[in-house]
Amino acid sequence: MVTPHPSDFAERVLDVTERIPPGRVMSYGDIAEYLGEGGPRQVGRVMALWGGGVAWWRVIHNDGSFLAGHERQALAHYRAEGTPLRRSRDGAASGVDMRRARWPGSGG
DNA sequence: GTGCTGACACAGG
DNA sequence: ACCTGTGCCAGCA
Repeated sequence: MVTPHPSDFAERVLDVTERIPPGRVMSYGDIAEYLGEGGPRQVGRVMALWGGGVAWWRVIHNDGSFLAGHERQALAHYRAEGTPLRRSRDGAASGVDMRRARWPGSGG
């Protein structure tokens, strides 16, 4: 257990992260905006602390780039969930296709 | 209260 | 596509 106990804000962030359906993703800023509290940095902080207990790969940069240091793991999940990826000319996955993979949050 | 840091976002080169 | 500078909010010493 790396966690004493998540704050209320942290619980909301983790809750939203768990609600993101497979094949979809949300950016840090999106989650903050969706919750209407904190900011991308705060969401990032929560993920850094307790993201290990949720689908952390579904939370990425607004640009769609992977989480540094976990590109390989994230990629494995994306391919398993069928997340729309955007590839470079080399054929290597450079990130997620935010245009199709972004999850508006149950409705949008 | 002040200063530094961080799983970010945006604009410019 | 990559690096730099600035803005933002919260946590810690």
